[in-house]
Order: sequence, then C-alpha cells, then structure tokens
Amino acid sequence: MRLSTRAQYAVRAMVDLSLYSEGRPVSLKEISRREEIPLNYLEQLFFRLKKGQIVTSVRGPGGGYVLARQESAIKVGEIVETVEEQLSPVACLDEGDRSCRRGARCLTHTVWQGLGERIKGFLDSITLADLTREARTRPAGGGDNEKGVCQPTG
Amino acid sequence: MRLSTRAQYAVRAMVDLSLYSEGRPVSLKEISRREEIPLNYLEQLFFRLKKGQIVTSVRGPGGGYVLARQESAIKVGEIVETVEEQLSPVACLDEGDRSCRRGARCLTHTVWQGLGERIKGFLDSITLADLTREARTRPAGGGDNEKGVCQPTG
DNA sequence: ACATACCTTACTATAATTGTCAAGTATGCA
DNA sequence: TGCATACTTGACAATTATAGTAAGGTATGT
Repeated sequence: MRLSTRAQYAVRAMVDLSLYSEGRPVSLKEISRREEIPLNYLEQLFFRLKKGQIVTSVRGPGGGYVLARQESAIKVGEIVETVEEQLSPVACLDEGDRSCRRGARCLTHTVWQGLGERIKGFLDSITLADLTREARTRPAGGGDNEKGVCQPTG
Repeated sequence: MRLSTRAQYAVRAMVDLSLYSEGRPVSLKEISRREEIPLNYLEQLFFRLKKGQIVTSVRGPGGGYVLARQESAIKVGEIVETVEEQLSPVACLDEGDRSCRRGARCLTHTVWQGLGERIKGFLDSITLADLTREARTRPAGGGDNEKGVCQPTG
C-alpha cells in the first residue's frame, strides 16, 4: 500500500515551486538542489505535470515552471493522480469486470471501491495553498515542530 | 497506490471461510477451489493470519481453519495489516526520522500521515460480519447487483 | 551564436511481488 | 500401526513495477 516516490517527489516539488516562485518561473535545477531530487527524474515528473495542466513552462534562459493556477485551486489529489499511473487500490476498479467474478469477490470489491473513494476524497481535500500556508508560518529549517522528528540532520 | 494481491486474497479468503464455516473447520483446499487462489499461496497467507491470531488451525483429516473470534470482532484492516508488510503509504512513517529532513518534506509528511490514518480508519470500520451479512442477503452467483459489473462469467 | 533550461525517449538496475516447489509434522481413523 | 488428510515452513524462481540514468533534441533570451 505504498505511494510511489514519484508521487511523493511530485508533491514536494510542487510545494517547493509554490514557495519559491514569486511570479517568476522556477527552474528544475533549483528545485533539484533544494529538494535533493535527481534533475532528470524531476524533468520526467514535470513533463507529466505539464500534460496534466498543473504547471506551465517557460523556455529559454531564465525560464522554468510556473503554477498553472492559484495555489488554492491545485489539489494534492490531482498532483498524485497525474504522476501516478493509477490511484485506485485494486486493478479491477480500473479495468472493469474482467478480473471480477463470483464468490467473495464482489463483496470485497465494494470495500476497495470505498477505500479508493476515501483516499481520493482525502487527497482532494488538501490544496497546495494549505501546505504553503503552513510553511510560511513555520519557515523551512526552522526551530520547533510538534515531535522533533522532522529536524534537519545536516 | 496498489494494494497487494496478498491483501485482496486474504480478505476474500476470510470472507469465504466465514461464509462456509458452520462451526466446522474449513480446509484451504476448499477455499482454493472456490476462490481460485493457488493453494500454496493460501497456505502462506494463512500462516500469517494464524500468527496474527485471526484464525485458528485444526490439524489432521477433517481439519482446516476456524475464525479465532466472532465475525463482528474481525476488522478488514486487521486482515490487511497482518498479511501486508506495512499499511502506511510512505516509508518515513514507519522508519522514523531517517529519511525526513528539511524543505518541503516535513510539510508533505503530515499529508501522508493523515492519509495513512484515513486508510486505516476506513478499513477498521468494516468487519467480516458486515461483508458476510451482505453475502447472505444476496447469495453467491446470484442475480442482480447495482451495475452488472460483477456477474459470473463462466 | 551561445548558454540556459525545457522536452522526450530509451534504457538499466534493483527491488518487490507473486506464485511454485518441496519436504516436513500433527492428527484422525481403519 | 499405518495411511491419508491437511496444516507447517522455508527456499526459490519468474515476473513486474519502480527508480533512476543517459543522451540527445528544441526553444529562447542576451
């Protein structure tokens, strides 16, 4: 039941982009450096994010990426769905009825369906704005957070 | 974000066991036949389920497995957690702070944490009794269900 | 033109998952 | 006692998905 690192990276990168863009485009190089995500890997992610119309690109020197919409109009669920192949927890939810037959299968089907809806619902209830708001309140690398588990190590 | 087939099989097998056990032990052979799950694979699953104290085994001829508790006291979340390595959506939730450092990571951390709680909460809100109750109302292989996607194919 | 930075495809290594094989142990029954 | 049933357990192979790398291309501002 693991989320791919693609999805984790994508959300982190989007938060980073959102935090450090002040109108101007942010280059992947910057994000790569700050978030310690391989540049080539980021490029792949942003290729998808662009296709998903979550970001816009500006080419050439001084270029980079810009949010396609307001922070508050970009849901975390969207980001995840865009870079992840599928968000649904089991295969037969996407493919239709092929792998779903008699016996206990139909019964469990409804469970997975419900689960999928909850997951999507939760992730769609959070926007980039929610995340960046928190960040701006408590600056990066800053002092205290609830449990001390997220301190910088370097 | 896929659930392993292990987890899917385990829940299905438990529903099957619950449905067809009437006090007596149910052999894996039976479950394997009805649910079309490889016998050896089932054995592995039930090894874990037994360790997780969700089922009890009866050895010898006429033996098999029995629910360790009442249907209503067995949560789907338990079953999944028992056969799945981990239920949490990202690694740094289990391992502690090792992979969680500065920048946008802490922020997204809370998102994944929330997601994990929702997933667990939902799966724990459903018991075996909920599933079998539905099954007994609408017998296996039966006629109509909401969308017609779960009909027997054979 | 040249540097920057996006764009795109292809590939590889690694890990997880799925499923198989095989050999054992406990038990009930004739 | 001996046999059949069925659980018990560990090792292993095949498949697949993921993560990450590499390389070359295209657009654009100075």
